[in-house]
Amino acid sequence: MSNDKKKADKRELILNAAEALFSKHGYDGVTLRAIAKQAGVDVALANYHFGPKRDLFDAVLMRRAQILNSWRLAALEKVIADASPGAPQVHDIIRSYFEPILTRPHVQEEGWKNYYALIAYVNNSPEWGGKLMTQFFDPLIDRFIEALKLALPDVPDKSIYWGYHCLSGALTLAFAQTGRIDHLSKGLCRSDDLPGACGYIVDFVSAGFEQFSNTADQEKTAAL
Amino acid sequence: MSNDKKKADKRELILNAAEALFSKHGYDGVTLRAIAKQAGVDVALANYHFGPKRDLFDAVLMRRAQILNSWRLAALEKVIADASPGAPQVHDIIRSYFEPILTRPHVQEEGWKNYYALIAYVNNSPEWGGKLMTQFFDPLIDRFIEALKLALPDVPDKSIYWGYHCLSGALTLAFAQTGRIDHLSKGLCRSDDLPGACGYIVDFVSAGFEQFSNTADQEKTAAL
DNA sequence: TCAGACTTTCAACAATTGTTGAAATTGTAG
DNA sequence: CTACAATTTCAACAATTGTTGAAAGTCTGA
Repeated sequence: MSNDKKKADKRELILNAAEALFSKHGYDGVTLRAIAKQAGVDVALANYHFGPKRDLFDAVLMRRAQILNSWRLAALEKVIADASPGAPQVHDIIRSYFEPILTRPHVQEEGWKNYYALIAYVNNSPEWGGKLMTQFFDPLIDRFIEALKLALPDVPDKSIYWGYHCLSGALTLAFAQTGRIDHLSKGLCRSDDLPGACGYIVDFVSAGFEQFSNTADQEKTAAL
Repeated sequence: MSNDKKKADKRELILNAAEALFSKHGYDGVTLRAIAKQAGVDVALANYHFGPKRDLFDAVLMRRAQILNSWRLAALEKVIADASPGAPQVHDIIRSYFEPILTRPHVQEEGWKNYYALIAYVNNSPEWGGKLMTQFFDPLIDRFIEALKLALPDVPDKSIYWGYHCLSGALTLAFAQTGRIDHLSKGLCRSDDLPGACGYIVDFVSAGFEQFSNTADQEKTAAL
């Protein structure tokens, strides 16, 4: 085995352990010793590879952000291209937002589940939410909202943005997989069944956006 | 000043400080010394009044849960009673869910804002989300979902529960007030303007639920 | 094989953590 | 005023925190 390969292995062991623990207990709820123990390496090794604790946290976040964005961007661009030169359908845009992250086979992997829960933690944290999410996902979101405006030309921007807020909240809570819906529904729904949830969320969110268009139409009609 | 009154004052100073800090940095991100410093009391006093750190956290959560639930339950029961013996409207049910917590004057108070952010933290945390939210809010939620089933008799339970999931996610993210929507919308929307957001969220969520009814109708029609 | 670079381990550090018991202070009832 | 109870302060505790420097080990290329 090459030296580079071994180094990469230890690095990934640490990243995986950190990902799993950070996602469950948050940044401050995890010690470097707990990460090292779960990874089966010495405490000092995490510092050697990643520097201070905060940099390790960022490294965990970074690792999967790129690939996640590329999947979603590809799906979105395809929807836009297929509809061109016309405007894309709201339902298709929403599907392109959720399906690449909720229905692909990778969501069954423990690593990705942990990563999603970590995203939920970051997105809802006042401390990190504003800055970190912006850093990782803004370019994609901007493009996505642009497409929505194209599909809903009569809807005011403010409605679009609050609609996105609702969408983002629904996705974030799905990412968290807290098991709460399992309890509320008495086992009928399972919060770790992301592929099963996807259809419901897509339909719900699509209708939420399209409703803004009805409201805008009514205001227009009333003004005549 | 009576002894009881003074004791209550110190207790509330500690609770307020703990609420503010827990909501911003999470449970593990806050030290008892930080809380004591912000409250202007000695470190040992928190332990004297509330016992171990975890009990102080619970006390913070408890303090406003009762009053919050009473507001929401009253609004919901009024909607149900007004519609009786018929079924209540979806839009009215959703309004009764959001308006008591988003449009009352109390949302401008710093204390309530912090409490809401704390709820967001708890609801999205895999560690606390399942158990604590259940403990505090389940009776209300069950009654609320019951009303929704009444208003949407043709919609399968599974759809109702995933719809509630979307609703809860939207509310949770609004509670978090991370400032992210401010940035995305370039200042058009402000995440701390809960009263302003309420109408958009209510319309969005109501349409999301009613759409399930359309789907159910279509399936029924197709089956004829 | 051997020098040199990279990786990993070990032991220890200063600082900080939640918690506690005793002392000091304050408030209250007789 | 006095005795007693509740509150608050002070100092200290054992345990744990992130981080570091030196030593030991491992691998690579000549």
